[in-house]
Amino acid sequence: MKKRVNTIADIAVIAGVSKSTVSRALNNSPLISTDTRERIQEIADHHHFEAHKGAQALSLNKSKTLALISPLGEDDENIINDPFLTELLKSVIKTTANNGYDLLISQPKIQSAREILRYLESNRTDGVMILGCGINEVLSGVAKEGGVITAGADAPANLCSVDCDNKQGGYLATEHLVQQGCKRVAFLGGIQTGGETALRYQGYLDALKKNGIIFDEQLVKFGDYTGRAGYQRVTQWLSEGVEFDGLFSCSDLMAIGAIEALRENGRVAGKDTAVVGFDDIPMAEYSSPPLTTIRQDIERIGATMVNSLLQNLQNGAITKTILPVELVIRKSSILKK
Amino acid sequence: MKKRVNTIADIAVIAGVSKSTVSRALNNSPLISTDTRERIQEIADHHHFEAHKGAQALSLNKSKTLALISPLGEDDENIINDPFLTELLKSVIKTTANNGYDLLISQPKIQSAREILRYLESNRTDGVMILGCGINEVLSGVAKEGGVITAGADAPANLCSVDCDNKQGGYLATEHLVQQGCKRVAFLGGIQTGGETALRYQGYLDALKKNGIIFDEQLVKFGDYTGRAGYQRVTQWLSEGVEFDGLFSCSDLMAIGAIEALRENGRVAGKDTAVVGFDDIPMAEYSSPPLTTIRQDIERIGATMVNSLLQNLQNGAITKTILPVELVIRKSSILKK
DNA sequence: ACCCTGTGTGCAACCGGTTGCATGCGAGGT
DNA sequence: ACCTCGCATGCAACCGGTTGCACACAGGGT
Repeated sequence: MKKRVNTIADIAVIAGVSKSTVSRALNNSPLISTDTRERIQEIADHHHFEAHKGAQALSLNKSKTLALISPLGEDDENIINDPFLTELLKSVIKTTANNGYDLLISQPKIQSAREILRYLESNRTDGVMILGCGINEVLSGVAKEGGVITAGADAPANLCSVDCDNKQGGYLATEHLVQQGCKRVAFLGGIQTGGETALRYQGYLDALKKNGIIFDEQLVKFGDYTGRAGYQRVTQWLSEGVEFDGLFSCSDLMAIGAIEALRENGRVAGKDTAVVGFDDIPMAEYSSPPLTTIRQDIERIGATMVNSLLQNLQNGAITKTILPVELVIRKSSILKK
Repeated sequence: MKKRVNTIADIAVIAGVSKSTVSRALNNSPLISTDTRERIQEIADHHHFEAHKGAQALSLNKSKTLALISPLGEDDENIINDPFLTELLKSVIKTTANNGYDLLISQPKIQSAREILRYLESNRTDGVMILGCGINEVLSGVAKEGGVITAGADAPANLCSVDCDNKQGGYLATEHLVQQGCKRVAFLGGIQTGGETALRYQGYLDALKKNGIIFDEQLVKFGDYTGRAGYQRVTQWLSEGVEFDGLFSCSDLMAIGAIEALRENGRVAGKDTAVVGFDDIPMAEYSSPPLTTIRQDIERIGATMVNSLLQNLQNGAITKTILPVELVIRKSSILKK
């Protein structure tokens, strides 16, 4: 009914002022008198006026949009495991919106520098957040030019980055298992090339060493963070006849899959085998048995990503954040003799 | 190093032609001779040229972007349960990208018509996809003006919509439980006001009736699709002394939480209590015990949403799609006498 | 030689905002 | 009465694409 009012020019006519005045009024410029400003804002409001974002982007050379890129692995599987991704996304969306930005999301098959640059060079987005592992030299080159990229794991020096303390997580999990009385602790990693897994593995090794437990490479396998992978790897171990009484899994999802595999082979997590996961996804508390895990503060990771990126856009600051992790003990890691 | 080439005007100079020619060449206009076109494309490619999206949006009055809106409930909880959301997202992202569109995502606290219109009226996006329940008369008004909105559940007549066959799902799940020998089948719904839950409940009632089982309203509770909700509701039932030997849960996550609650009370799903979930999230197969569930083809739902919306943008067509569901039988729903 | 047609390119306006600079106007100082 | 200054507003250029229309030029038909 009031389709007529689409541009600031329309409002200018109604208010009997010029385009510039309307523009300034809507942007709360102090140049405009309070009277005029309020009158114009009221008119705009009344007509449900919304500024054309494309025009603004063109004029300001800013899109007020950030992109989140989370690559897909083999089989179109999420490399970042599902519930972790939703939690993170929730927090990223919220923080982004609170800062007046929109969020674009993309899941390229492989993340190439080109893919990422496209968003920036087309002024499609002001900044890009990259999740997951695929960060390589190409990307570090990218960052040098744009200076506007944030990453998740093992980032090149010239990129902002946020991550939890993976090494400490691996250490805490493993030490806890040893303290429960485990003599042979298996390590189930995520994507082998990923930085997180490498760090957690390091923590695992440290804890073994410190507690005088000898390392056995038979006890190390890698998956892709999914429940299926956990199930399959444990099934393999069991069919190979590999002995273990403790398991540290690099994701809760894999841990849950692992527990099911144990069960099918007549073993019980939280009784004859102690299991610790990683992430503390919401379901960890309600799985059977409730899962001991390393908690990451996912919300804080998301918020920090956005904030660091916005800072970087403002002043070029490069921030590297490592957030603490916490061991959450539930029933899955108990050994009953 | 080659920051010089940012606009089509720059390319025009290099190629010794006019802006218009460059624009047409890059858009594969047949007006341009093959020679010129290829030469220009090569130059653009070589300089990593990317067109300014804001300028294009302004000029074409099209943003080539779709928005996905998934509201948050109480406690900032995802109303659509986590793994379901990631699966859907994956498919939506993919289909959107395949059609040359970008995807914007947003999680408003409550979805109001205003919130949604903002995206459209600012030309921020060409279309909006709405997930979840909050679709009311306001939105149907919205659609009348814009004609560009797709929804998930109980949509007004003037909106495109996609959903699985919820009623049939409820029916299949309940009938299966009855066939397993259950005499008292509990119903654990999702958000009570949501259309999906109402339909699944209808299917539940139909199946009871058809099989001559009397309905007991004590056996009906509602949650918010999360594992926590499943756990709490079942704990309530048990502490209230309500008897049941079968449970149909409107999400897999709630089912998993429910199973854990049973276990803590000395009962075993897949033995003394039969449990059926809904969704068939990836983890259903690897939980303990593996979960019998109603499978939705999530990927297809996502793809259909995008395609219907794009159709609608092209020709205003209003499509209503209901996709089939399938009962997937695993161990959780077996009753051993 | 003349016109006609079609092909390939350029000109300039336009999309809807933002902003540097100019201008008009009233109040205050001498 | 005149000059100055500052506040509120308008003018017009600009951001970087797209596109209707005009035009130049070559080749073919009479």
